[in-house]
Amino acid sequence: MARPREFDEGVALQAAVDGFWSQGYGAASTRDLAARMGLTTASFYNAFGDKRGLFMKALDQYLSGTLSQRIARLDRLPPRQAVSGYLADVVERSLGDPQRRGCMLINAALDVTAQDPDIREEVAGGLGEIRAFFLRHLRAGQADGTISPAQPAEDLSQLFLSVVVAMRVMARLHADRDQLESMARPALALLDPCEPPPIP
Amino acid sequence: MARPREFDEGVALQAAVDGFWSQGYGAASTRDLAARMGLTTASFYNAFGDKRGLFMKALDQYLSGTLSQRIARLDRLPPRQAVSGYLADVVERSLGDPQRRGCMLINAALDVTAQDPDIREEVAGGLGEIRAFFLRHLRAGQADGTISPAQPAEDLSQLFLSVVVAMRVMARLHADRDQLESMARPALALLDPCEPPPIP
DNA sequence: GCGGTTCTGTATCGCTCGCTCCAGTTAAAT
DNA sequence: ATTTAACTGGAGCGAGCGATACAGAACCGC
Repeated sequence: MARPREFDEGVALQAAVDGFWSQGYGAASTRDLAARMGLTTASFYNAFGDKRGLFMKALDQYLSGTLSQRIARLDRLPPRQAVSGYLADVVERSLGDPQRRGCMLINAALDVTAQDPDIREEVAGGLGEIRAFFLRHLRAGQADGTISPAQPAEDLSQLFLSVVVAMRVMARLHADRDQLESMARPALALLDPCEPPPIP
Repeated sequence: MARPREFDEGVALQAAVDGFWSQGYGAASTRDLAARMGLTTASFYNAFGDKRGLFMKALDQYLSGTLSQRIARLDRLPPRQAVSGYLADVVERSLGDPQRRGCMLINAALDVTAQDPDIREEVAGGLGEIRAFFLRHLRAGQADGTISPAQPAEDLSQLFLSVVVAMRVMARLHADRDQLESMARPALALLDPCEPPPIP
């Protein structure tokens, strides 16, 4: 019916994700983003509406890509390994990124965008997925006896979400491996059936 | 020697803290800030140098004011109450702020300012103070037997810092009391000497 | 091949940004 | 009373912002 696009929307959107991820919403200018995406200003606005619309699509892409893939991969492990594997994954990804960009979702939570109700809901939904992942496996582990039932799974899932959030924040401040892992250790200790205090 | 200031630097600085706190570094314009502070542009730059300089002074003010006061107040409690009191305090402050601004220090950690090494160091230092508070009281509690020695105090202090950070992030997303408190519960459970699993 | 529709490229628009400049004012020091 | 240094008020700098306008190019259905 008309002239087709000369660019791949998915590829362009991933470039937008990278732009927002490393610079944040406010600091990423439309010119910068369009250049990263290989688009002219006209194509940029034609295809994605405006900056806010692009950000929401980029957030979608991040959630359905990076995040969902990680969850799907870990979902195939036994409950306990899934939980500890998620934390280990966050540590490795945090330390592996030389730019220390943290997590786009959590960066967005503290960005000015958080004052936008739609974006805030999407961010909260993304964090909800992470919590649901933990909750699912904590319940399964408590059911099959590999995880201590001393604490309610609901509370534990919130604690593990806390650790993930805090790891991502600390990662942006260039925390080292030891700092990140020492956050995870006591949380994981809660999964073990309790041991008697050590006898000297 | 010359004409004195017509404004109080401390009052103006506190207004700057409020401005940066609720809008973030990037979104707070110098015009906005100057207006909040009751200064003209000239006085603004005359007294505080530039925007970055003002932000660092505002961060200092926040650390030596809001944060240090809280720590000093809680330092006078017994170790265990100090630890749980800090968390309770964060919950109340988070829920009590209708704007849900979270914590200026932690907001700054994810702001673009985190790419500025000086600011990053100051933020990391502020979080270090929080961690040191927890570490101090956890050690004291383990020494006097009111806190379980099952986990190293270093690790526990990092976990409590995690909970604080995550609470502040979740607070910006309008989390409710139950969400915030369910983060704290399992962390506080780690302080108890372990109980045998419940017998049905 | 031709009409119709959507693309692309470029040149802006109006606005706000951080910051500077300077004439005019004020008050302590002499 | 005069000097002098710092402060005040406000106009305005260049740059960058998000977004738009419009001409021409490219492609599909006919």
